[in-house]
Amino acid sequence: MAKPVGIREVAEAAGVSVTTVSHALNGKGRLPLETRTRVRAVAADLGYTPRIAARNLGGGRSGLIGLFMSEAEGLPSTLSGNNYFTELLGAATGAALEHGYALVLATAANSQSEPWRRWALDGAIVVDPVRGDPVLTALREADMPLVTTGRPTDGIETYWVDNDIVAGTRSMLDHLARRGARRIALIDSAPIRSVGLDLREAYAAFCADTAMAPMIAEAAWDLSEHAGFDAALQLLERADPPDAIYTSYDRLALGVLLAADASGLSVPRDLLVAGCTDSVAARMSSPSLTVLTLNPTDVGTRAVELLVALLEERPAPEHEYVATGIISRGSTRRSSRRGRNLPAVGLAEQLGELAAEAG
Amino acid sequence: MAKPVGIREVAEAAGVSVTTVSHALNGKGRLPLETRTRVRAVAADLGYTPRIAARNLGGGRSGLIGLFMSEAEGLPSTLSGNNYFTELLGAATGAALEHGYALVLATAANSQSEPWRRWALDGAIVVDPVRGDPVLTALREADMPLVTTGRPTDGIETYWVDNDIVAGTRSMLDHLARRGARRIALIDSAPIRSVGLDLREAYAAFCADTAMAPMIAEAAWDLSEHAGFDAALQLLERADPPDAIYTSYDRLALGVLLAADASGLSVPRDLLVAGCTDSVAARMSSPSLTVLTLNPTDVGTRAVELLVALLEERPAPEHEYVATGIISRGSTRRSSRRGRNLPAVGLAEQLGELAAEAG
DNA sequence: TCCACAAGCAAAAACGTATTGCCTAATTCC
DNA sequence: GGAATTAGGCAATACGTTTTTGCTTGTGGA
Repeated sequence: MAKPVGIREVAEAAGVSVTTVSHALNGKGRLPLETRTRVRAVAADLGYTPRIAARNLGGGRSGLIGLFMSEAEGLPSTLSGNNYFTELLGAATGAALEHGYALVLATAANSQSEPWRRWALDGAIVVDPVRGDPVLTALREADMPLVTTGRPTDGIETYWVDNDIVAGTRSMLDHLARRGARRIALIDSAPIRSVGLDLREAYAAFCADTAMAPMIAEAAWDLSEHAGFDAALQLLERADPPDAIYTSYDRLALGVLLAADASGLSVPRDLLVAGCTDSVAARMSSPSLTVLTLNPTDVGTRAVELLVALLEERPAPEHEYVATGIISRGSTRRSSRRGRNLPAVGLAEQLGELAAEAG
Repeated sequence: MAKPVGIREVAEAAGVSVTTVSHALNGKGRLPLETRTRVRAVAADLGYTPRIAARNLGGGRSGLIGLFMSEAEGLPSTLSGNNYFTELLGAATGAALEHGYALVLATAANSQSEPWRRWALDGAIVVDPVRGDPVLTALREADMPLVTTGRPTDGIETYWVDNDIVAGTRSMLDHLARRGARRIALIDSAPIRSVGLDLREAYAAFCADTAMAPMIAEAAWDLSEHAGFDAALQLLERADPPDAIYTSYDRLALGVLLAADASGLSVPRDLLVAGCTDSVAARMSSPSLTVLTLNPTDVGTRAVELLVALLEERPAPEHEYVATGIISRGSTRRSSRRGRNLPAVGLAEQLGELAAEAG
């Protein structure tokens, strides 16, 4: 067990003082370039890594970014079965490490213990904050540098990275209309995040523009297939049922597919279905599901980079939008001649998409 | 901006020295119970939270646990579309916070920077280490308390939490045999993790026991539906095609479903299909997919608790097994009378399962 | 020639906690 | 009743880095 190499060892090896080493490595002080490079070389040679804990003690940076999953009371874990969040998390982790930071995971459930206190986080990312999220206000009060994905809905001003949900929703509704839909219904849960509010806003605007009567069914908060199923049945049993359903989450849309099946309706012949957020399940359902992807990878990366820029006091945009995109699949395909849903069609498409991904 | 309350403030408020406060809060030293409780009350009253960085400086614990996703060269992120890992991660996060630790995410990609150095991690969890994983050996050399999920395959001795893959696989193969399968093929990628080795071992044993000729197709490492599709076609084009296929990952099995479709085979009438690890996609495919669930939630929780026990020097089992379970769904359902795959059957089942989950 | 100033570096303080050793008073043991 | 022990608590110190202060040497201008 060799003694871990600290700044002292570097100083000794380079024949200078610890001060000089610190200055050389951090670009502070007034040192001739020669000394700077020499010290750096020695440090690298010895495999020196500053201990963040020590640096942090003196008021410096901890190199830790908290990633908070905002959760509402009684909701299941954001993470569970949530492809959007998973992708976002993976991208954020990579981006953080790339900039010399590490991601610390935290949930609202344990926010009472105030992790930012214990671990002296440099900054925090709150993913899709729900209305009245105590974590968000607590972080704000603690003056924690803060970036949210999705906008806070409480009038709290933060830096954020968001999708242009209004535009994206509009494009999806247009997509459905182009495919022949005349009565498009919306399924979502009670809006407690900015994404939900934007969705309703866009839907209302679309209805106004096209003189279409709004049809909204509210899904249970757990956002499961079950919730989508129930909400869809509610819509399909109306006297004037919709001919297309758009949902705010892909798992809801998968439930809609089941409900259509149960109601003896064929998708896409009798009913067009589309969801928001992409996932393996959306690709593999039958028929495969047309979705509005929110590009969670980009959202996660941009959020981290925005926060890091903030921390390092580089100029950064207060707000940033990430593009959405429509992935058109079987559930909104124009009906085939034979009027039935050909599995083979879905198959070819699925494999085509997979190949495109691989390539 | 009030001055953050430190141990000094608590000491002053309680009318004792900082030493006494430290001892009272950490259960060290010799103090009468009365003093202990009083100091604790004062600390709680002031909202005191020890700063981990400072504690860590004196050789104490950082309260940070590294969670490393072991990845092989050229493989896509473990996280992407991987329900197993996602569930594990969520559970691990919660368990860690419950014990006063926080999870730090790290990937193999950036392991060169040796995060455990920078952030002084107390311990690490490596998820399903691949053979020759440099992270694992580096952590081992740094004497980092270590728990892996799945066993290391390099002869490295660590604490681990694992599924009994051998027994689980056997039960699944039995399940398929009971459903009438006589020629069960296996699809997996080249075994670079303990789970793969166990799977092959169990398969080989099953073949020996039942005098069944082994049929193994190797899938591409990306473990996508595409990989499963290719491997399945390879099997189905044989002169003696299998009547059941078991895959080492659910997304591979989803690819098998597509391949069966493309080959004009009906699942489960002509071919039984089962996968390993559960997911939303497995539940929502058509037919829904029978899987061997590895209960990732338990694996994650147990791994954290084992590591925490290690760190706190409580007695802990070196190795621990988490139960697997067969979730029987449409893809291994005994063919219905009418000999075709009724969507309604899959539907009822899916919703039943969802209801059971909700209840 | 002397002073002001810059450059280069060393010494020391500060950060907040845990730990070690020591001191006093109280108790127990002969 | 004296000595030994124990309980209770405090002061001092260590941890590794950054930052502040200050010292020395050299250099230019007055």
